[in-house]
Amino acid sequence: MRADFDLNSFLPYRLNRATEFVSLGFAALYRDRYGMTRPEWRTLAALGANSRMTATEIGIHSSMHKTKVSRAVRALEKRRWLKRSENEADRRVEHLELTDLGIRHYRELVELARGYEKVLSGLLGEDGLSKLEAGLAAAEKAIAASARRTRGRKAAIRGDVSGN
Amino acid sequence: MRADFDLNSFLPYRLNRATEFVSLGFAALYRDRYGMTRPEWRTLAALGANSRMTATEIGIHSSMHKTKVSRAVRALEKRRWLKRSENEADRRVEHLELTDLGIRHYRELVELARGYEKVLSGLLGEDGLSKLEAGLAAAEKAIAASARRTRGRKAAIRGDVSGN
DNA sequence: AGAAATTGGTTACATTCGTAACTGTCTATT
DNA sequence: AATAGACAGTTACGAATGTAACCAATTTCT
Repeated sequence: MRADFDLNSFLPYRLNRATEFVSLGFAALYRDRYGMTRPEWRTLAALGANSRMTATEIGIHSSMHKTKVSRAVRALEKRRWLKRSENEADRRVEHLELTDLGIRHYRELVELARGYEKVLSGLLGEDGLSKLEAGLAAAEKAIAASARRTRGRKAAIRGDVSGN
Repeated sequence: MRADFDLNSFLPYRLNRATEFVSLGFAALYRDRYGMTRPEWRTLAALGANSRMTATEIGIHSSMHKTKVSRAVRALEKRRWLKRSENEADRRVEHLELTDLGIRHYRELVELARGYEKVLSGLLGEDGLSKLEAGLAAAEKAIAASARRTRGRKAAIRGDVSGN
């Protein structure tokens, strides 16, 4: 029972390293380009794809904590990239929708993301990329299973994946 | 040129999800158990494995920003898990070393980490785990290559992998 | 119908983090 | 030897987060 332990071979740490490597580059891109934070651009992405959602739905879709969503929505609203509209049936909820301006920026951002994916596949190589995706697919299966298990017990989806 | 885009298939996001899933569980473990933050436990791990390092070395070894290291060192010092000693030859640097108490806690933490690895491999399955590791190995190769490239240009290792 | 519990969303507060500025020490250049 | 630059480490400060408390609207229970 050796007490020796190499952090660099510890799975959570290795994953963290890879994630940050992959994420930071892209984060820098849209931060420099649009002064946008990650919650903001995730919100934009969610609304761009689904066109009309409530804040809670965005949180579930993008695995963000509700305060993050709230703040991101407010920021995007200030830029006039999205507008709120109220629901007559249930006046607690707000429907959120991109404005034309927001849609334009969404499209730009999608292009940016696609470009970045090309950069990544260049860095990783076609082979490395497919290996990584296979590994991720396996992990995602486990995550889904674990989520199912949790949901049964606690009706939870409380989560934030903390991608800030 | 479709404007459609699914965040959930975007590599940085997928990696982020997997990382948080894998990391949060362990983070909760040692936070609840020892009230320790991630930089603290990483510092502990680095010193446990190498027994005598400077703060800068810890930063390089564990990819943490120097302010993080500084704070973690101070916290561990307050717990009397490590002690500083000065270097006569160069009085800017401080040698850091675990105390006996620190070593004991290091060993516990290592056991905790090993146990968690078992949990993970149970969740992922032997097959999923090896796939993920293969993918990570590929990513790490790319990271190393990219770091080499950068180092040439800018003498950099400025990094923080931001695993907080 | 009315009290209690739930839900959508926002806000206050404490914590954590990174950037940049700063101190003290060493090295290189002159 | 003296000055400028580089480097180890700390600290002040602003930005970003998460927890928890909160408000208002709605549903559930009795």
